[in-house]
Amino acid sequence: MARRKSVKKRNKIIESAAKLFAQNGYFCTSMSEIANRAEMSVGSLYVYFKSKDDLLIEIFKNYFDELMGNVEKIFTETEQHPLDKLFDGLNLVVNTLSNDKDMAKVFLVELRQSNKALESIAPEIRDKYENLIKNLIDEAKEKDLVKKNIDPELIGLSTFGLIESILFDWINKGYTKEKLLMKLERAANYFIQGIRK
Amino acid sequence: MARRKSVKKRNKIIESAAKLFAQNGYFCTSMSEIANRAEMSVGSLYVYFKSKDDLLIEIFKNYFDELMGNVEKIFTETEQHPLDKLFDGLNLVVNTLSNDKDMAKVFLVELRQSNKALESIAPEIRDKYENLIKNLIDEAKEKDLVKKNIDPELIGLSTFGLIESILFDWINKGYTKEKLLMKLERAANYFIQGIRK
Amino acid sequence: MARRKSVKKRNKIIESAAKLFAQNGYFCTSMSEIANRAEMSVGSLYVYFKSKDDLLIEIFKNYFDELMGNVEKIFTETEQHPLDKLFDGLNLVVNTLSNDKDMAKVFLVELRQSNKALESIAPEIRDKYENLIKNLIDEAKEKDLVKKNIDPELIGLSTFGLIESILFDWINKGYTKEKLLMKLERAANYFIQGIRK
Amino acid sequence: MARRKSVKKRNKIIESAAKLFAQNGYFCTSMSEIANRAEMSVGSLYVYFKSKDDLLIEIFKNYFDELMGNVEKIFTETEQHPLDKLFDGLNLVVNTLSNDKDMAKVFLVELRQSNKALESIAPEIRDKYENLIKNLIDEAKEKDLVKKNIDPELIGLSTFGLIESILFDWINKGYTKEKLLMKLERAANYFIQGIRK
DNA sequence: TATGAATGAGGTTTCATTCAT
DNA sequence: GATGAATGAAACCTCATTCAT
Repeated sequence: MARRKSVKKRNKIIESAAKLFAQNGYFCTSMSEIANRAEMSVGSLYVYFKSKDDLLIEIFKNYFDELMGNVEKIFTETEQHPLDKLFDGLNLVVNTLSNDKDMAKVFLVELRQSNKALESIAPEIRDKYENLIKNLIDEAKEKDLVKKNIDPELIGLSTFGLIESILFDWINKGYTKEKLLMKLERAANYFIQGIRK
Repeated sequence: MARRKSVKKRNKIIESAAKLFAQNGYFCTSMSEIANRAEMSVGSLYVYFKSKDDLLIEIFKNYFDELMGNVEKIFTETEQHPLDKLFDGLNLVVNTLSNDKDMAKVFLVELRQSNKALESIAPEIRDKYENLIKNLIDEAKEKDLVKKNIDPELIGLSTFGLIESILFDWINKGYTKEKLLMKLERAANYFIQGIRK
Repeated sequence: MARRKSVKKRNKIIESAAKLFAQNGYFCTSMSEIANRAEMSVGSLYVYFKSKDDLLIEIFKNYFDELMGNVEKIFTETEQHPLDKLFDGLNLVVNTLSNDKDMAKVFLVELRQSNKALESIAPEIRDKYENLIKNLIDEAKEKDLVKKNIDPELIGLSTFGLIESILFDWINKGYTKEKLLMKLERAANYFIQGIRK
Repeated sequence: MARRKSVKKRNKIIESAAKLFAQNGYFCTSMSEIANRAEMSVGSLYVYFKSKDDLLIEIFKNYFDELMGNVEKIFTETEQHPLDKLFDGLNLVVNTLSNDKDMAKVFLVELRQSNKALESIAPEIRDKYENLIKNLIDEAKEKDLVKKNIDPELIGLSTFGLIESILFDWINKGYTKEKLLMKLERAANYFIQGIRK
């Protein structure tokens, strides 16, 4: 029961911090502002997270692990053309982030601000994502479903870039979720057609 | 005539700041560190730039305007298939940035740190670049050289994402310029094939 | 309950700042000098006051409200000839300030230094004081105790000037409290005789 | 001829500085702002004045000496009842300052800001003025035109306070010159009636 | 005489983190 | 666990003054 309360508080901190990081940036958000918004004392933040950097990193891990788990499910547990899986995966990521603009902005922008985070987490995230895709493409190559000279690592890279670019545009221009998803669909189609056999 | 603001000194500041911003990030670089590296006093920085924010912004303007000018030349002054122009343009950008890793990192990462910069400059840069591409694609559509349902704006977005992604990977992993250019070539090819008629 | 903001500490800051403002002037006193004299860290000053300006303003409010409260008591709670009340009020003000030369100097000189303070507080102080006197004179007029053509607002102004001038002279020349009070008595008498019926 | 130009420049500096000191205060006005307004370089300021402090002091001397010279003329060169001379003197001072609100504000407020100025000049000004009045009152006493127990020094003080107070009020509230002079006339009358035999 | 770039000392303020309560 | 006052290091920036031109 005490545990429960504790998780709730931790989540409230994460939520508050994500909101503020997204709004004002990592360096322009102070611990006391976070405490304020989370309706607790500065001291309490340090009960749950050992530093501001740590707080940022934990925000990601929490969110990202769940997201990637779901993508993995699509990639491994469904029976489809691999390029359709790829399409569905892209959709899932963008769809999920489109429900939480704050988190999206943190992912795209703020993660790059903390040196520690940038160095320790960002590559990890990219690697994990790119690996998932690489495996998918390797599978497609084995089944002879894509052009021969395709470089799987590069596909990972490119799709990552695609997602980032489209989300960043959405964050800046602020159109509807529907338009965002439509843009993604089209862009993904061009790209996938470029590699499909 | 008294001493005039020297271009040399101004450039030394820009160079020093870019190096440090790239190395340690915008917020983790202090004006006094910049002054140190530029071998002048802190006060002198403020003779040439009116704030730290301004310094970051000026770094961009300087570099970016020249780069974009060259891309524009390719797009408007050469006679080629528009998609080949697009290819050459991508190559020019990556090629140029690959010669100055510091500047590349500043472009990709640090620009997003300063709120002022992010809000005032980043969109401007994106817009300018995306517009160049949009015009190119429009031209290609008129000449019936690309698939019919192509969305020019989206192509702009996607190529921007492509460049960012590949450069970011390079910055993180640190391979040779040659490998970087090779990766770009391949990725660009997939993409362009996806839209070419 | 954690440590609460201590009134003692706040007062120590006020005392130290008043001393230094009086000695060296508002602009020539640094926050770190104040912290030094108050035997605490610079950061602590900002726990109690949100800026240097604010510190100056708070010094006044504290001191002035009490002083004016006492003057008001004389004016409203005693039964005397209104001009005698006026005389007693002048005496109280000068008497009180004569016990704290630092505060007197801050009142007369430093208040005018901070733009914020000058614009927001100084007029408020003057208005409050001049109003008290205005009411007193109005009362005296009703009772037909002063000359007919007396302008109450002007009396307020003039007595304020009288007090300022005499205190300023004392601060500059540094004679004894007794002499100061004697001067005030005489000057006040000339003035009051000028308006008494 | 060269001399002429030089005086003109010096005056332009004084004028500019007075304006800015009055507008923003002594400490909040920078030498480069003064140079700006005077349409010359910072270096030039230092050709004519040896420091910022010195500039403030010189502003006064210039203005004040002329003003006091005129008051002295009234006091010594005209044949009137001494209290009428006093009245005329007060009028002259206020009248003159009312034509140059900037200078008035500098006199009343900014003079107190520079330590050097406050310590060296302010007392000198007060002394000079108070002495003029003292002599006048002494003369009046000899001729048995004022009450017996009048303290000449105190009259000096009081009239100085009167002027300051009324000018300060005018500066803050900003009414017309006519109203200002009317207020002075009345206030001076009360006061003079208090001491006239 | 006139200039204005250069300086460096010093100012105010912020803030992540600690720790006594 | 929870609090928030206390800290001190460091940040950005200003500015009177100097001096080479």
